[in-house]
Amino acid sequence: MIQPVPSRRDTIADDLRDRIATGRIKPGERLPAEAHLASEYRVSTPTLRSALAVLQAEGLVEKVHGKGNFVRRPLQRITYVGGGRTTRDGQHAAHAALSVTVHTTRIQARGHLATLLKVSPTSPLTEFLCLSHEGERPHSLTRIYVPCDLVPAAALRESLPYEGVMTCLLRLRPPLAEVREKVSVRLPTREEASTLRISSALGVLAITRQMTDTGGRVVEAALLVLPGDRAEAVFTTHYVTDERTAEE
Amino acid sequence: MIQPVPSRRDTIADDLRDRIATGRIKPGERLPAEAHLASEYRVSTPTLRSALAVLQAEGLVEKVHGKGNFVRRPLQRITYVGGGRTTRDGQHAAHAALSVTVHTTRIQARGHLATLLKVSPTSPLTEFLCLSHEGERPHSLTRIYVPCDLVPAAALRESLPYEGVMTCLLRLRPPLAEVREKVSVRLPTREEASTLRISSALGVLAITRQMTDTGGRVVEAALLVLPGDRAEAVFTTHYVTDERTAEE
DNA sequence: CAGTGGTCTAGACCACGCG
DNA sequence: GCGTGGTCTAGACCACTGT
Repeated sequence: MIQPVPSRRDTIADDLRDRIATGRIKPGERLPAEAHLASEYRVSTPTLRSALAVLQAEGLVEKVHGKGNFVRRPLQRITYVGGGRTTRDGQHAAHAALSVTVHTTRIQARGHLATLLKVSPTSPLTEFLCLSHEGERPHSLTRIYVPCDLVPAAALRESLPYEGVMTCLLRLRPPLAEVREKVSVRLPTREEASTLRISSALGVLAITRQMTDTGGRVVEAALLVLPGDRAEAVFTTHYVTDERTAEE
Repeated sequence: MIQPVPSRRDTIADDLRDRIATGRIKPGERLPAEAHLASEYRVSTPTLRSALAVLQAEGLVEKVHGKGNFVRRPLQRITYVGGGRTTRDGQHAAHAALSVTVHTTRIQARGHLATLLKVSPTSPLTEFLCLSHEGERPHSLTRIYVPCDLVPAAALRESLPYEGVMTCLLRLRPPLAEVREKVSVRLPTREEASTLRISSALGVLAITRQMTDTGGRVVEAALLVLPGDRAEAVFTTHYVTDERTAEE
């Protein structure tokens, strides 16, 4: 492992991290203004801001435009549970109150979406755009795509609450044979960054989920976007037999 | 979804992305120098660099210090296959030649590691630090931790090639009952960034893997770091019965 | 050596939140 | 209006790569 020279950014980030860890700045508290910190560390504001970006990416600090930088209270992590066992709230372990708003649209499959759902382009789909909030804070963004014939008419009424829509979907869905989830890191799009109120410079956890029924048909595809500074995805695989008997 | 004003960074990133997509700049080719692009777009170099960071995070462009920015050839993605079915090369689908170097160390469990392996602190562990290269390019970093009594003496000889070590480990390992993988995004540490030759401003995919045998003992814990601009993790869950019968 | 990207400066100006 | 963070400028200087 190579040991590079610590940059000013890293030095400042380390020092601030220590101030938080030792309780000199407490959870929920506001940090001194960026201009103040910059003069304290005798660096320019861009440099100080890049140090804050490190702590932000670690989930230690949260920036709020116009208000300041705040030490995040712990245990506000978002956990996505993989395996598609439950579809409640796109698999978030909802400890606090989560409110979800859904926008339902009929669209045509095209490009990547057609591939994912294994349908021909222009084939009709229903898109559920789910935005969940934890109190005031945006939490996650989920786009669920389902072939139209698997969507009951009742679910299309926009007035239905989120739970109702999902229950409808689950009832109509054939038994699943396989759930396939791809996890990657990318920067948020402009829309995602401002919708989720996250920095457009910080990565998001992007999860693509594909659910296939026993007939080999893709009954649902979902694109999830979780803020990278507080999200993690957990996947558990159980073995009933020796793992070396499995195919590869 | 909120529609913000596109920043200069986004405008430039969009334009460059288009130049790559339409083949005006071809895979493998070098982009014009940053100073040149900056004057072309009439922005300052930091602004131009932040636009390049977007493309870099998308995996379209690769920066090489002292040489330039290059359009990445496609299909150089790193795929981590979850579920722990195979331990060959830490689950990378190795299309090109992958060379892996291993450093074996005996350490004591402490802190997070003791929790992960469910052993008491100071309990002896063997660390396998695996750095894999794809040709000249660093590829991924894996730290595997195994309780010492599960490691055959032969595996500790540093002269053993990577394959030999892993085969030894697999032979001694009891049948697995569960593999649990946590995926998250974080910034690389200074060491990781320079070892993997990635920007310290771009997120990495961090995977924590915990393997438990049928007796409930954790037989292996692994920390994987994959460059966020190239990597994705795939998890596949198969159902033999209806998914709604499964426990939560 | 020349050319490239990497880090940093010391500001300017704009957008947001709150009184 | 004032204080906050967000974006951007027009450079300087250092580090890496190749000749």
